Amino acid sequence: MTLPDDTEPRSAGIVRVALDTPADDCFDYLADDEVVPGDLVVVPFGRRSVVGVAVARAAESAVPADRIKPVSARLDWLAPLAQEWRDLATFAARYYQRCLGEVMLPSLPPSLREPEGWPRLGQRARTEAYRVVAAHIPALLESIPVRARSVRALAQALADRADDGAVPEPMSLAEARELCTAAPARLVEWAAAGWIEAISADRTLLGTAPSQAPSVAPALHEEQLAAVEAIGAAASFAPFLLHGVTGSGKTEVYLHAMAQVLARDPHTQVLMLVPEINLTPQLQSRIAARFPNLPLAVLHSGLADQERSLQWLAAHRGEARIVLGTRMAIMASMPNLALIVVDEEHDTSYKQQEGLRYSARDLAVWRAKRLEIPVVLGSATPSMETWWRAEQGAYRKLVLRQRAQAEAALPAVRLIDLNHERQRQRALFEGLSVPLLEAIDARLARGEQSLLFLNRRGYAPVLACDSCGWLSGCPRCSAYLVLHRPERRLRCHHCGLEAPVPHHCPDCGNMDIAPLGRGTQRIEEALAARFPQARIARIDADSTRRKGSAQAMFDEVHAGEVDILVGTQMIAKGHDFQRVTLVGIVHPDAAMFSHDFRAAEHLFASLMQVSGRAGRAGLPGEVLIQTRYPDAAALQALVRHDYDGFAAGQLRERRQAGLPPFCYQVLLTAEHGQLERALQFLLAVRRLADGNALAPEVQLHDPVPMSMVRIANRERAQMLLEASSRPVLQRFVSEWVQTFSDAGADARGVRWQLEIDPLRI
DNA sequence: AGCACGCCGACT
DNA sequence: GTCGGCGTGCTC
Repeated sequence: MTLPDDTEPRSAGIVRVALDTPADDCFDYLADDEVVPGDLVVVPFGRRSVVGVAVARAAESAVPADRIKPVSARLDWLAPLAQEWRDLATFAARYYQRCLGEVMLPSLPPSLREPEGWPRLGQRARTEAYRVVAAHIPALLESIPVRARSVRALAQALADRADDGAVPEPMSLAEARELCTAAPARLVEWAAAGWIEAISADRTLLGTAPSQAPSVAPALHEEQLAAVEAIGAAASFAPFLLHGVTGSGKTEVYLHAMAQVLARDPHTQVLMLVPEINLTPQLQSRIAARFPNLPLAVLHSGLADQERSLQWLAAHRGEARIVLGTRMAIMASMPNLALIVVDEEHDTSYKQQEGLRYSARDLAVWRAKRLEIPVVLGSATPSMETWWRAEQGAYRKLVLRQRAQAEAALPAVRLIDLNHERQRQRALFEGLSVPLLEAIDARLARGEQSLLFLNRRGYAPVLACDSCGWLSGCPRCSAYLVLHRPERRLRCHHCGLEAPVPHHCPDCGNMDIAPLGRGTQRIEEALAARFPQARIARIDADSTRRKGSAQAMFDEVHAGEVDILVGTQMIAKGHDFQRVTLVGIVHPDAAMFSHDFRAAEHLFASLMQVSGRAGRAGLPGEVLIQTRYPDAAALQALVRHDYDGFAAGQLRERRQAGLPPFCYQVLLTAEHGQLERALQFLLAVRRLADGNALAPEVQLHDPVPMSMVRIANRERAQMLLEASSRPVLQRFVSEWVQTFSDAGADARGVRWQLEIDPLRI
């Protein structure tokens, strides 16, 4: 860190700095020529001292000279963030209607975005470097004629440095690499002097032949080969949709495509995005096993601050050749990025639902275009947006029709018509039908596993009074308090309110209050009663609250210590359960009543995904779906394993109704203690649009209360904007937001938020 | 967004 | 007489 001394800066000039504030894109400061675009700087801001990103140099400023303050410090041990990275952030800021710094700073690791974090991180980074280098020196020197004594001395010297934290002149790994190759004997000297600065050792160089055999890549089938070849042949921007059912070997295609790109030269980096944190450990070990010589960095919000910072640094310095992460990783700084993979591209967790509401998948495509590199979007059930682009030829479609293991056939999907069950006077047992119970019985008899999917946690979604009709409503939300029986609590899943379970009706005193409906806890209890000999596990957000417990539970299932697994969405993703031959879908019908036009798409995707858990390893799989709506398009398509037909139907409906992907949407939401005030605000800002030249091309719908109107005593309303052209909508919105954020509608006490390309309406 | 300043109620 | 409520305004 350089601190300006009392003398004049060498060559004072203006530097524009992006700060994490909605006030403005950039703030001007004085700085000498050392500060270049992409540098991280500490600047005085009001009474505070904050970290910012230098984005441009300028000769003069529109701000009066006496108000311009000098930059306090520059992070001198970090290479500036590349133009490409700044372009990505700039695009995201424009597109999502935010200030530049609001995009840039939150995407940096925590210890870099606060001035206090800098010294500690710098220290940690170096310490880490010495440890890693020390650990790798013996292997490195195996191939170089150096006396054993020196090797030991070198490792010792480095280990000592790691502890005393001395900070020598830095040397990049590339420089060190060159010097080592040129004069191996001098390596000892340099390394011992602490000149090799590496956060994670570049094992391609430092580690020679790894002692363990690299895991062997399985042979690819024809379709996989064709896909890998197509991706490998792409020399510029090339968006691919890799469409393949679960088990068709999409991951193998990713790994082979990555291998090709990584083999191109010793610097190329690849970025792989996955939807959820609990997918990363499995995939991480698979990647690490496949590329034992290539440093891998992992980025997700579950990492501790320092760890995350070190991983980020490894990516930023080009040392990590592979970066695996969740949506946040799309903003990772990667100087040699050459391929982006977005696994399960349809997954809604790529869309950030708070703060900057970006879509990591959409940014991935933009970034690939900017860098002129290929991007692979993979899914068994692509989003309608992606599918439509592939249909139009904007994305190249790569299809995997067959399952990777030839003997693993697609599971047989059957609907259990609950109307029919009722006609036959076969009662449900706690929401479980006779055919489903019999199917579980058969699995137990054969020593196979069953998996029951119910996307509703808790014991029952509401508690009801038999005599007066009282329901356990949340006092702060327009939602019911959910009964959590093992915990003996009522909980609101929206605001977090907790209450004890009442023994009698709070309205009429009646003792007969009963849980209505069923969640995973109740299904678990019912299964325990019906199958007393079975080992039952439940995996949902409640049962896995403690850190690491989810992994432990999944391990139990993998180890065959569980006969029946009940769970929510959590069990649908990523896990290859080898002995699961039955998937039961307890209650998909809630989605049938949704007003969201994407409900069918999401239902199909999630049922397809959970169905894919059945019969992965040679054993034939079966999927049973209980429903009162057996004619629903999503269910019928599922029975036929017919994504293409389902998608065609959806697109037809969307086109007729003028919905995405045939139009573009922006949602403005407003909240206030009183609904009326929120609605008034929306009406007022709608009137402000009248003067806008682009307004005729944009449809501004009526403000309406949101379907979940009240959360934590805040009432919410929304207004939908639609246009057939994305640039038109974009331009309109940015002008319009200007008019109502500074001219100001009556916004007192109203909190508003813009969502571009909203997922749920 | 922070973090100030600023002007009105219940406390030692 | 002060601590503190959050309304309004600024940050290069």
